[in-house]
Order: sequence, then C-alpha cells, then structure tokens
Amino acid sequence: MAAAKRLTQKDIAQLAGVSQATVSLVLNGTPLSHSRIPAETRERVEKVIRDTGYVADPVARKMVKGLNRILGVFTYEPAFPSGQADFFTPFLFGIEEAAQALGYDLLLLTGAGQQRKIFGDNVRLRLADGCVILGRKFDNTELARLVAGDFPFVAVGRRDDAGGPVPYVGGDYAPATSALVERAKSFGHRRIAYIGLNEGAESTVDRWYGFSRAVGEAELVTSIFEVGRPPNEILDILLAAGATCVFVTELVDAIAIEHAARSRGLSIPDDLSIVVLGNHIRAEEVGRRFTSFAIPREAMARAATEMLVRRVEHDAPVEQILLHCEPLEGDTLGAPSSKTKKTK
Amino acid sequence: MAAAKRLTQKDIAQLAGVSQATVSLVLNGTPLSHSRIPAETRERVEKVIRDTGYVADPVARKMVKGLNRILGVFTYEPAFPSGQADFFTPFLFGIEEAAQALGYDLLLLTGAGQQRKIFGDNVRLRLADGCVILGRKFDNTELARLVAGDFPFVAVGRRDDAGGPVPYVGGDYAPATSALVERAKSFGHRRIAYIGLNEGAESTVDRWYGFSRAVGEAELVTSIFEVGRPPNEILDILLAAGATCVFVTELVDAIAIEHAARSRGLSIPDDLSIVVLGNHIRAEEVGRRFTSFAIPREAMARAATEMLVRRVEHDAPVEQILLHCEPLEGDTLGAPSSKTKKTK
DNA sequence: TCCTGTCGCTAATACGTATTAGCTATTTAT
DNA sequence: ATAAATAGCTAATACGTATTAGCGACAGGA
Repeated sequence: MAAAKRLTQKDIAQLAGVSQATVSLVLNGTPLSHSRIPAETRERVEKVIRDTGYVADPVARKMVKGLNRILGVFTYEPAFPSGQADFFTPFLFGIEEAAQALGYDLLLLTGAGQQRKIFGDNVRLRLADGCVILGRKFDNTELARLVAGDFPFVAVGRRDDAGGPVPYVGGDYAPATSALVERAKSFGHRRIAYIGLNEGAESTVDRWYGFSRAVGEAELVTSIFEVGRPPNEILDILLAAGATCVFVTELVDAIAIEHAARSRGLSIPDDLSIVVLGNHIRAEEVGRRFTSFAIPREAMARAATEMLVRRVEHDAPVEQILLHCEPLEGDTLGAPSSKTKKTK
Repeated sequence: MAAAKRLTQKDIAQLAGVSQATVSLVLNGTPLSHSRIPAETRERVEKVIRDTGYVADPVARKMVKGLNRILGVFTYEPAFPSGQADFFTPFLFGIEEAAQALGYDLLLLTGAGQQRKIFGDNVRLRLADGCVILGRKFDNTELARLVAGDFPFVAVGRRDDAGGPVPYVGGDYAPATSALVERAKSFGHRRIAYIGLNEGAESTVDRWYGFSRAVGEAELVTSIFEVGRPPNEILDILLAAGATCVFVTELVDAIAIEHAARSRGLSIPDDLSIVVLGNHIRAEEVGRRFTSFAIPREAMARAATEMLVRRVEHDAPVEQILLHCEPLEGDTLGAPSSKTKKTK
C-alpha cells in the first residue's frame, strides 16, 4: 500500500549487474548497438525485466524523445455533459478508431471547469504530440496562435484562415446544399424559403453560400436569418410569401415547423416541402425522416486524425479536405401540389 | 512551420534578466517564497511570460512532481468500434463528468492493436496518475499484478479478490435480481425458469446468486445455463416445464423469446412473463419495455472516478462500493393467466 | 567597527530515460 | 612483442521543471 516506489532502469540495472545505459540499450537499442551486446547479457537483463514487470516511464521517455504517441482531443463547446453528447460522440468514435489503427492513445481535455481555453495556465494539451480540435465555433485568437505556433493540430470542420491556412477536415456543405436546391427545383419548386443564420460559423456560411448559389433570384421568396423563432410566426411568413419549399438549418426548427404545419391541416410535403441542411444524430427518433444530407462525422474525424499523425510524424504541410455529403432522400421533399401553387 | 523550438523557462529567464529558478518561483512559488520576490521583479517576469505566451511543459512538470492530473481509462473489450460503443459510452460520460469536476483530463488507452494488455511493451498507461478499468471480463493475472503494484486504479464493476481486495464500484445485481424474483412471486408465479450463464464474470455470478437465493427449490422449474440458444428450443423447454415466468440475463435472448412466443400465439405477459436482468442501452428501441432493473452506469463511473482520485491524492485505502439498481416496471411481468397455470 | 539578520536572488540537484563518447580488456595483425 | 582493432560495456549528459541550500549585499544593533 505504501507506494512501493516505482521501479526504474537503475533498479533493473542493479539486479542484472549492469549499468542503466545497458538496460536502456537492451530495451530499445538500434540494430547497431544491439550487435554490441552479447545475447547472454541481453537475456539476463530481459529476464529481470520480465520478473519485475518493469516498464519504462512514458513521461521520462517523452522528456527526451519529444514524442509520446498520444493525441490530444480538445473541444470548445463542453462536449460531454449529456446534452452535447450526441454531437460529440460520432467524432470521438472516428478519432478513436483512427488513433487505435495508428497506435496512438488519446488525451481527452476536459477543460477543467468552464474555461475552455487552449492557452491557459494549465495547458496540459502539450503533453500530447498533437491535437484534434472540435467545436462549431472556435476562438479566433487562439486559432491564430495555434496556426502561428509549432504545435501540430487539425480542426474538424472547415475554418477560415487565421493568420494563415488552418489544417482541417470538414464536410462539403455548400455543394451538398446546392444539390438539394437543384433537387427541389427539379420537383417543380419555384418559391423557396431559407431559415437559419447566414453568418457566423463557417459551417453556417457554407450552407447559405451553397443555397444562394443554387437558388435563382426570383425563386427565393423569403429568408429568416435567425433560429428558434416561434414556428407559427415562421409559418405565417412562409405562407404569406407563398413558399412551397423551405430550407432549414436547424433540426429543431424543422420539427417545430412540421408540427405547426400539421396542426393547421397542412400536409408535408404536399403543401410544404421541408429540407434540413445536415443530418442529426438520433434523427431517427424524431418520427419524421427529413430530407437532408449526411454529414460523415466518423469519416471526418478519422481523416482529421490521420492528417494530424502525418503532421506529427512527417511534419506534413497544411492540408484542407472537404468530404462529400451524401443526399438523404427522406420524405419531406416532394412535388408542390397544384393547390398550393394556385394558393399563392 | 519549421518547429520554432519551444520556449523554456531558460528563455524566459534570459529575457527577464533573471535565473530559471526565479521564473519557476514566480510561476508556482509558495506564499513563503513569493514573499521573497519583490513585486517589481515578479511583474517583469510575468510580463515576459504574457508577451511570449510561454507555458510550462507538462511533461517536465510531471517528471519532477510525479502527478499529472490525468486519469487513464483502460478497457478490456475493445470499446469503441461502434458495436461495443453503446456499452462503453455511458461509462465514459460518467468518468468524464467526474474528471472534469475534479480538474482531471482523461487518457484513453486505445490498446493499440488487438492486444488489450495493461502490461505490455507499450504501457503508456503510467503517464496517468491512476486508472479506471472497464470491461466485463478482466485478465486475472493482470488484475493481480495491479493489486500487488503501486499504481492506483479502480475497477468499474465488482471484482473478486485477486491476491488482495480489488477497489471497485459496481452495480448491486444480486439484491436487484432477488427483488424481481420476489415481485414475480407476489404476482403469483410459482413456476420460474432461468436462462443465462451462472458462472464466469462476477456480474453473471451475482445475478445467478441473487436469483437462486430468492427463488424456492420448488419454484425453479428449469435452467438453461447458456446464451444465444435458438429461441424455439428454449420455448419448447419452457413450455414443457410449465414455466409461467422466465428470467433472462441477455436482452437478445429476451427479444428472441418474446418474438418466438408471439408467433406461436402466446401473449406476454399473460401466458409467459419475461424478466431481463439489467437494462440495456438503446433498450427503448427494441419496441417492448422489458421488466428489468436499471444499471446506474453513469453513477458507477462517476463514483469510480471519485474513488480513484481519492486514492491518487490521499492514498485512500481500498473501497468496494455497490450501487443500488432500481427496478424497472416494464410490461413483460404480470400475473400468470389461469389458463397457463392449468396447461401445465 | 564588527556581528547578526534579512532581502533578493541563484547554483545545484533530482526526476527517469535515451544517447553519445569513450574506457578497459581482450583479440588480431604485424 | 607491440600496435591496432574490436568487443563489451559505462560515464556523462541532455531534456525542462521544481525545489532546497545558500551566497552576496545591505541594514540595523551593539
């Protein structure tokens, strides 16, 4: 119980009747140095190591080698406390999978308290060889410092330049959104609305960009650049504008609108098509399968982790990767009914 | 890009015109030593630190202090690869929550490859101050070594002695199982069956123990000490024995039996009651709410983490805690129909 | 004037490992 | 027999920090 002082190479050396240096050489000598230690000695040392169960202290190892085979995972929004869990989980799975395949362990930064700062007094992050950063909204000052600094990192999700290009793996939301717009148009929709922010986080901007690029001037009948507005208000605006199809960035808004519409006797998608920009975890539990696109969260996380390892091990140059987002058919996008059309 | 060599205290010292020791004292001096550094000097050093954005290398820190504020998480069964994810997730959430509250970060041991050994060549575990161990089935040799060693750890789930008492936080399955048996008996069940292993992992043994303690000799009509047997075979045996109620350890078995029973025109719970010993994640998705008991996974993980910190920080003695498992009403346990009773 | 004490700082060391330079004893070449 | 080479090891050092012992300068008291 009384913390029997950890074994060190010195102890092993003493037991085997050699020097500490010899123990270290036995443990991880190059072929060159190995050839200079006779099998007899090596076996004697190895036996002591086996018997005692000695393992090298990874801290001391990192001290001298500089590398740890540990990757940090930092999240801006507090990631775990149940609420956000569903957002974080698939990313974590992807990171873990890639890390395991590459022989790395993960250091989960809990952000000790509320701070959520990379550069604090307690920057334990640097214990890792590099770091994956998650979160919708980054602190741009910190991001700039990271870019300027020498600590390897990769962001999950596209990031604008911050005093230099940011290495990232993101979802290619713009074309995915455009594709859904095209699909709506091919169904015959000519009066389309947009509900969601159009500025702020990169992911938001990308969606709006993809949307506005694909939709014609005449077709965009109204936009509500906010989220969480009362659904009945939204619906009033949509109907007043004569929209037959609405693009929504937030699943909760979509659910609320769908509810409100049904309670007014409107049919989805006949009277109103709803498209959600990006799938959400547990989406299957909301009852309705919204037309949307798939965000390849695990694949993003895997790719980011692999990129990070490339940067750590080979000092690879900055890469920026956007992964394709597959459209999800769903059942909330259909041809506008003629009734609705005339109602306009 | 060219890894601009990390700042050290020596650099700071040079810039501030003091010695490395002074920098260290400014950073984390005791009140005693602080009083011996005039405000002027301290401010000068602090300014340089602010300007350069220097942060102490946590590795070197751990080297000398011995502690890291990092907790390891080791899982025997490979934890992440999606399949097992649901088992692992609630535990991880609990650990993370407690770790965050206590100001610790988490080191997730990926087990690099298939090995899943604590004592391997690559035991990076010891970088942490202590370790939480998860998994249904432990390697007993390793457990014994852990118990004998001086590295603080806590198991999630009860563990038999391994050359000494194992510190753990588990679920109190035996009384939870007994309570369900009592409940079945109070419904009038007198012909009860058991399906599941009765030896092996501690959690399995506890369930069987709790069951056999509460059920009378005469009431246990049949037992099948295996899992995953074809449901129709099981059902034949149950009906032949005239069982009115069956206790099942594995959810999959319960689901299969329920299916098979319904396709034979039997009604659950009228013709056959089914009790599952322990709730399962995503249980709500299987359609039927099985009568069972709740395993407080997050609470177990939290408690284990807190216990671990006690051991790390205060060298606290071994504790063994079993948390209460609340019964889950469900709808698969009811009074046996008189028809079934006579059928016997 | 000399002794004592305090202030403000620094030199030195430990932590556990990896690694290089180099030492001693033995063998080989001449 | 002597020089050169080689085998088999070890001493020494670096990594970056925390911490203790203690040094020099100056102040105050006798």
